[in-house]
Amino acid sequence: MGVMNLLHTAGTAVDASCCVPSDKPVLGIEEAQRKALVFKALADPNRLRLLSIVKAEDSGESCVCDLTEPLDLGQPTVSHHLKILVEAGILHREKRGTWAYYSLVPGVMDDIAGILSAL
Amino acid sequence: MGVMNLLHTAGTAVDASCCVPSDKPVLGIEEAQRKALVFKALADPNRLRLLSIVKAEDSGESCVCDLTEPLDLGQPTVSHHLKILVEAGILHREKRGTWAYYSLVPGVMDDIAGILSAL
DNA sequence: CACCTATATCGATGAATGTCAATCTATGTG
DNA sequence: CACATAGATTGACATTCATCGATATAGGTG
Repeated sequence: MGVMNLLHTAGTAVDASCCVPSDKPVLGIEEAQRKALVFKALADPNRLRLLSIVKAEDSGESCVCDLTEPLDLGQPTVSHHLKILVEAGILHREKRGTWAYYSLVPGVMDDIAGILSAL
Repeated sequence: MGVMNLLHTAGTAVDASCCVPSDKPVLGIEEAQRKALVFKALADPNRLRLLSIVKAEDSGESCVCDLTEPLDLGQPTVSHHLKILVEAGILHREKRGTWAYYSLVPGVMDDIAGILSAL
């Protein structure tokens, strides 16, 4: 049996002539879904703007009242976006008295960069 | 006028008692939309898996036929995802003969990490 | 030119998502 | 306790999106 026969008829790859598929492990479905959650949280312009405000704050934290006005969105909508960012592990929420303060989870930007590198 | 009065009545912030809003520039709407496009492209499990396959390939590139099977998706769907990744500037497409080869745009992972840092 | 194959595009459909108005909860204050 | 305020939750609605089947395009081969 020659090489051509091996290439064209061996195993299950009858017509695999374009390139040799790698047998390296592919990112698993569940892991892909977990990682996609982080990027889903970043995949909205208003959520990026929220992050930019929190990040620019000298104190490192912002309350909802400071986040609602500059975005020109309703308060429930901002609350919704903040919840998504918290659930993605990007923002931290701390309630003090009547107000809720949001801050970046320490090192989270590096963590996300690491997800990209480790794809 | 005491400190309390200053805090509660000074300027236009009649009821701004939770915290002092930063006057730093917020990420602009258009820029936020542009940056969100990149994360939108990453916000799908199957697209992350596509990237992991392309990234793991020794040659640095994969053809569509090698990408369709491991994801258990139809060929039009894979083509659709690849288009989104190309339009986001993450993948590069090169057609050679009948086949289309996709490869990571050089340095794109660092670029995305830079978007995060510069939010 | 006729045919085959790899890939892209189109149209439809069901699911997920962003937004708002209304309401609920919890904290602070008279 | 009655009331006011900050923020979260709910339900509805319109839009976007992932997927598929069918079809179109383009390159290769006889």
